[in-house]
Amino acid sequence: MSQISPTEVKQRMECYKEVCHNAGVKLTHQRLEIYREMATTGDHPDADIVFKRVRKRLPTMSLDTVYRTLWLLTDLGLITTLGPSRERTRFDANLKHHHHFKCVNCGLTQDFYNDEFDAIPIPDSVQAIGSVDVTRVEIRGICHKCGGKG
Amino acid sequence: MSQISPTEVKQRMECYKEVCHNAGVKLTHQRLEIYREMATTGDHPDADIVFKRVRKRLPTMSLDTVYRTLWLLTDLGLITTLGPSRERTRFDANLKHHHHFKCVNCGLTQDFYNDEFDAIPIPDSVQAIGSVDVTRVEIRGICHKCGGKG
DNA sequence: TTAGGTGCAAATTCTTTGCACCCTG
DNA sequence: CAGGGTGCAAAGAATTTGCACCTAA
Repeated sequence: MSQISPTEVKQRMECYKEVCHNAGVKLTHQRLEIYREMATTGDHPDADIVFKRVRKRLPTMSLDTVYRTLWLLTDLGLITTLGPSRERTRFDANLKHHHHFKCVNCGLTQDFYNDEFDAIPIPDSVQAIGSVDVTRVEIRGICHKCGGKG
Repeated sequence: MSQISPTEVKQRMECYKEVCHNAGVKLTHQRLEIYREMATTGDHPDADIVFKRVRKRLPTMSLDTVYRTLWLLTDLGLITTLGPSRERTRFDANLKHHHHFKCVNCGLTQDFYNDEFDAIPIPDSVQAIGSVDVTRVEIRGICHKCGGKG
């Protein structure tokens, strides 16, 4: 579990408090500890893992508060989700090396091909983590259908 | 919903039959229709959507068969999942522009930074789909911890 | 003070499983 | 014909929600 530097954590906590204040959201003990947990560790836990970790410090914490808070933080833009958020598993029959454009508004995920992307050189920092299998680029944006309206 | 060309579909169906045969997996009517649905449309449906579509042609189809078949096809390498497969939603408190290395074996997802990735030029084919917000690179591979063993 | 937040438990939603019958190879 | 595959229904997980009490602002 990669730890975030104390300086960075402090910065994140400040940012968190400011965003909550601006949004008119109360700074409860529970929320503080949940966000602190997220800000302190660099891994990408699911709700249950956050719950178990925070509970050590706050034994009265309940799982549903963790869920509610995690989605609140997401809505506030303080954290993001890995992969599809609030969606079920989706399947893809395209076995060719391809990349995805994902509309953050409607969820449309469209394949596209690009030789340059396929040929992106792998940086040394990644070699340090493990051996590379596939490189996939995900572009997030707004599709024309959604962009036209709002 | 982007349609796949008939030639490509035919190719995929052939590939499907061959893989099933080699794996000693039976070619049932249900599996054929589920795979055909996946091979024909270029969108990335979830299990329930596949179920509803296939049911129009095969009214006796049941949702649990769709699930079983989708995972079977995934295990056979005929389809893949978008984002985390068989995992819950994970959260990320890192708001800096970063990329992910994901170990396909243990699920470890580690952040890394790379200026070159951040600066990748967006191809025209993507401009045609929509406006770009963020570009994120996901590298899939085996982390050193898993690589050493098996 | 008071509106929003929490904990509990129950409800939902999504996915998996046990079992008897069916069909492919 | 045999063993895997399917449909049904029921179980299991994961996540959300209703409600009464609590607490930050």
